[in-house]
Amino acid sequence: MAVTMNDVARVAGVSLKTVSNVINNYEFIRPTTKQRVLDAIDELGYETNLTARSLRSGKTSMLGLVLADLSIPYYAELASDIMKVAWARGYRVLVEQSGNEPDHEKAALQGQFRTLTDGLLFIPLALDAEQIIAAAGKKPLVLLGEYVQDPRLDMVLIQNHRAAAAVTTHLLAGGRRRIAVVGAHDGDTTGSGGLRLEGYKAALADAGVEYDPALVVPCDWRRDGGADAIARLLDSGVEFDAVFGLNDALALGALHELLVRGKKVPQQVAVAGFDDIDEARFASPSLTTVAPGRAEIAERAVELLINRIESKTPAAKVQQPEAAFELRVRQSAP
Amino acid sequence: MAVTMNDVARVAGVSLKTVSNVINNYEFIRPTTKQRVLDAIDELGYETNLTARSLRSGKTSMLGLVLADLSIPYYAELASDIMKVAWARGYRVLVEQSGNEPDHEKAALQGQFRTLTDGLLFIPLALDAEQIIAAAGKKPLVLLGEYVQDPRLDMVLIQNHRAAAAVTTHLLAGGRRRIAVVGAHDGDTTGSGGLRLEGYKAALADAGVEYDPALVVPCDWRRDGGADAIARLLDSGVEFDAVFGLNDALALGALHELLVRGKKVPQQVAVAGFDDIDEARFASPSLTTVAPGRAEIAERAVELLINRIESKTPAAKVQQPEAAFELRVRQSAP
DNA sequence: CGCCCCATCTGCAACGATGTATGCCAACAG
DNA sequence: CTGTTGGCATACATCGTTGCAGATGGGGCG
Repeated sequence: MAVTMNDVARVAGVSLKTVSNVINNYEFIRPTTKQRVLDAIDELGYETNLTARSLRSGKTSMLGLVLADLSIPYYAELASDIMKVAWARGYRVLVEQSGNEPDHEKAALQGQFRTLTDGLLFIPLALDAEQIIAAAGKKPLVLLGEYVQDPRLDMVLIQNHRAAAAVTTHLLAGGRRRIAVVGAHDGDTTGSGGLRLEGYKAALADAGVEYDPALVVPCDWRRDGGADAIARLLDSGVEFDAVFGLNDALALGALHELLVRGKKVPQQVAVAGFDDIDEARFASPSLTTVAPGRAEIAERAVELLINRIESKTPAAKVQQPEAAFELRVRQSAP
Repeated sequence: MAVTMNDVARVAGVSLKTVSNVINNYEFIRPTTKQRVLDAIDELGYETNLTARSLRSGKTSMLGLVLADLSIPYYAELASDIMKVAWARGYRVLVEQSGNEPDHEKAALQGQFRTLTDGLLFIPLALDAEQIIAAAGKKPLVLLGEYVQDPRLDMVLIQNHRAAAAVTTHLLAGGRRRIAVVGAHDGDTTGSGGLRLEGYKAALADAGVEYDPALVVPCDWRRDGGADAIARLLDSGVEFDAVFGLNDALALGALHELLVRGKKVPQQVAVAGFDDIDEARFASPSLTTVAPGRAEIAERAVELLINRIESKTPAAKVQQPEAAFELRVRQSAP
């Protein structure tokens, strides 16, 4: 049987409520009384029952975080940052893996899961804005990334368009003219893939280079997806002198496949990615990529969510802060 | 205000307890009554309050998972697996990052955090068995890995010794005789590092190759640690024709540094790691390593913990299942 | 000297669910 | 016609905590 406030109260010779007051740092307690209570707590090894506290107070001090899968480095690193920021603000994080499936995402938005958290950080991949709004309950919700964009939802934005343009411009500056894009469908304009593709196109246009749909190869945003895509591209005979992987994982998969096929990187083909995961720095050759401001995203998202949770007037205007990005030039595309 | 069972009961025209019975699939309920309740639930959008349920039932259906940091791929991948297994068994996972600090680890073992979980999965890095036993409360606890070994504690074992020996034997079979070990101190015999080092020594002895302490380089178990270590080793002038990184991250860091320094891998120096993280397969050259049976570890650990939690007689004998390992030969050490 | 104030402490009710004990009624046996 | 059985539903107490509304009692002030 666990030790309760009642036990502490009995040992300290005060009322249960006084114990509660000590624990919650109520102002008007005689120092001697306070000490007696603290001693009793120590003696009995009392631990506040957070479940009971939550029930009574209506707050769980937990944030939900829904993402596709922790085995994907970008999400893992982001989750790590988010947990640290949340921890510093007195919140824990309950992670839910959606596996990129609409049903899971919907379940995470609605389900009982929500009753365990005060608010939700959500990286949507499968649902669109309408579905999210329809499924979301009344608790605070902050979206991450830019897969979904909608003026009605709080979210932290990544500068997909501008950052992708910056990468492309860098590749063009290196003299590349046939830049393959791996990870999008020709014609995509929404979602992270579409927005990054648009940035790529804009940079090409700026430089007066013609856009060739044959250079756009769709694939899963994973290492093996990138490898497959490059294999297909090479087999198809389309010429290219650079690869822009729409995230680092697939850029690294592409890089791997290029090397396997005997291409020299960056001499014959330059490679660039997006995300700046830790691994990018240690790839061989190291990967040129763009850092979307992960730490800042984590910081802003948690802060925004906690402000919503703790605000007395949650009806404030929708907020959509934007994280700063930074190009990281490395060996794969100097 | 949230919808409660009371509201549902009022709308359905039954007692609160009947609603509870419907939700918990109590056997003897007239189908018509049940339907009325379910309709009311639907109409009101009722969600069971898990906090209240936990308080009353004393179970939270959450498992704690304490690890160093999610940004380390091995932990992230393991966490992902654990969450999937736990989810399938009806449990959620609350992750806590210890940052490899003793105080954090201790706090995670004791703190209020424990009141939120039914049991704990713990990957100890900083605490030893005594400290763990002293700090652990009464709730079920299962350790992962082999940093700590003790007959009094439930844990899932990794075959550090045998797996490390297998890697070493493989390198020896490839004709290497000067195999540097990165990530341990000469003389370590405990913890993952020590056990793997012992396996390395045993394999050398089996092959009749002399052990040279100068080849053992300590470093942090991260990419940059491995890179630093190799830099130091090269600068020191010690000759070596292979590197055994005691985990993949540092093996990849080492690989990176070798390539930067112009060494040909595997022609001049072979490289092998330990963990088989996803990244190993896509490194260039791809990394030879040993898979410690991550999926099996996750499976066994969760199962063991849940059995302890749900068992009526938790005093059963200490269990220490061992996961099977597998050597994965790739380009870096063919 | 009496009254009010305020620091300090207390008791009760409630958060939303579940376990236990029990009530009620129909059907059936004796 | 009474007693028993068993399906079905209910009331009440309870989990451990916090919010609210007092209760207490010593000191300052008129």
